[in-house]
Amino acid sequence: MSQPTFDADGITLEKVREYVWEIPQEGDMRAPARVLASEPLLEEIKEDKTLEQIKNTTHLPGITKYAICMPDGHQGYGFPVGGVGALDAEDGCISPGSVGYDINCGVRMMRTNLTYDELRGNERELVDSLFANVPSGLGGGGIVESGVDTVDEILARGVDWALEHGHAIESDLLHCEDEGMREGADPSKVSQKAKDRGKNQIGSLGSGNHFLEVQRVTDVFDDDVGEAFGLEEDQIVVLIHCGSRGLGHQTCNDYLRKIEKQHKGLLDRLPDKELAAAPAGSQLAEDYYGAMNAAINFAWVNRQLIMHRTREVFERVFERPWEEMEMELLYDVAHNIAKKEVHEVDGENRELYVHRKGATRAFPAGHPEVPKAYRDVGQPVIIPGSMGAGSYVLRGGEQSMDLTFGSTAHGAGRLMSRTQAKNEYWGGDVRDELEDQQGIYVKAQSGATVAEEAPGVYKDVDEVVRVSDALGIGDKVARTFPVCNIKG
DNA sequence: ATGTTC
Repeated sequence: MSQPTFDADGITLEKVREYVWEIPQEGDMRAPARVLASEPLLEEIKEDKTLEQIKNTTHLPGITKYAICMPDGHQGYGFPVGGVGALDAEDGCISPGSVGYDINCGVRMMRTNLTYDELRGNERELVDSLFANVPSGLGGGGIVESGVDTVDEILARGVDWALEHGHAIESDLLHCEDEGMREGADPSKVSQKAKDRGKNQIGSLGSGNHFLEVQRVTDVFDDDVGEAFGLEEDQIVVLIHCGSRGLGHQTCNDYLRKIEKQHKGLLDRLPDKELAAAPAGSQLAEDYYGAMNAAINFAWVNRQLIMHRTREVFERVFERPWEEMEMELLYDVAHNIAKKEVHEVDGENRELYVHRKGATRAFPAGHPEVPKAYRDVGQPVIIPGSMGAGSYVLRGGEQSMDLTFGSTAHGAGRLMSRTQAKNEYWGGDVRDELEDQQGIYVKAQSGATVAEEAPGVYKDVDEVVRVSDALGIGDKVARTFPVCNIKG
């Protein structure tokens, strides 16, 4: 008896087991592709170029085991958003196109000890004060504006720079991947132009889907892990979603241009030029890795400065020291990176460039890279939903190392393009509806951005998380619901 | 995502 299949306009997926679908290797594919999704999600995923794109990624040299599309997968630049590709770090490649333009776009969650009842009535003042004090939108400056010397230090030292300059406390570093400082960052590989773009954007949200949201915890599904994460029902938390701004964008652009010149042979063999890659071991691969790691540090500092500024805003609104409100970083996760990691493949340990594009590292309990505070339960995974839907906190699941190179989904995933969204929605109406019907206060620089980010343009985050939990790659810990949101 | 069109 043959396995059930799913036909998606020319691409046939074979069901491996519940929520695991495979596009078999054929032609020039170097490995199969896997899609981790329920059938309702697959019906949405097949509507754009996601499946074609995940198939294309299997042409990258050194692709190991299989390319993976997460349940929130959607069409991206070359590599699908919600994609994981592990490429051999010795004889494979690193792909700037696959990491994408927003290097270390990611989210962090900060706890407070405030309850929703204590916050009630202050929503308007809070959202206005956050909006006034956290730079957002295109242009608009940063919390720190300085010369490229400062940018160089940030690129090299990450959050350690923020600690020295009074924008962080020690425990912030301990609750960030790599303690907020990526090894192998090489500021000299980041162009002057990228640094110039970044120097006035240190501590700024940016635009698009980036936001700062005050939320309340509505559910804790796992009491033990919830306790380890310091989460309980009705508690107020803050979620910050942003990336490396113009600096990361320029860095991606710079290296795509270099690949066109220096590795055209490899580029021409790829089915999609947007997957542009540099061969492992080449000078350009090393240079990109140094530059990308530096941009990762920049994004961490960006989120750190915004978080620290948020503490100061809460101090003014609630008239007490932020320490008293126990405003501590839960964790910071990167959604767009490549990282050298050692994974067991067919009983052998191999060094791989794990590309996670719109995907989150989800290391399980016991993994040495999980911070000590969470080592017994697994790393926190933060999954933002849309403005109207709220978000999830998961923990890295036991199956993640076997199934997904220690990864899970990163969000709800878009259902329609930004252009389409602006045709369907009007920003002012979306904002009014969120406030009147759900009591969610939204303040944005641009109405167009609100339309582009209307709750209806996103997949059902509940379904995405249900699949992650069922597969055991990221387990449900808590759910949050928006109180107020600022964006670009 | 993005000095929103190299």
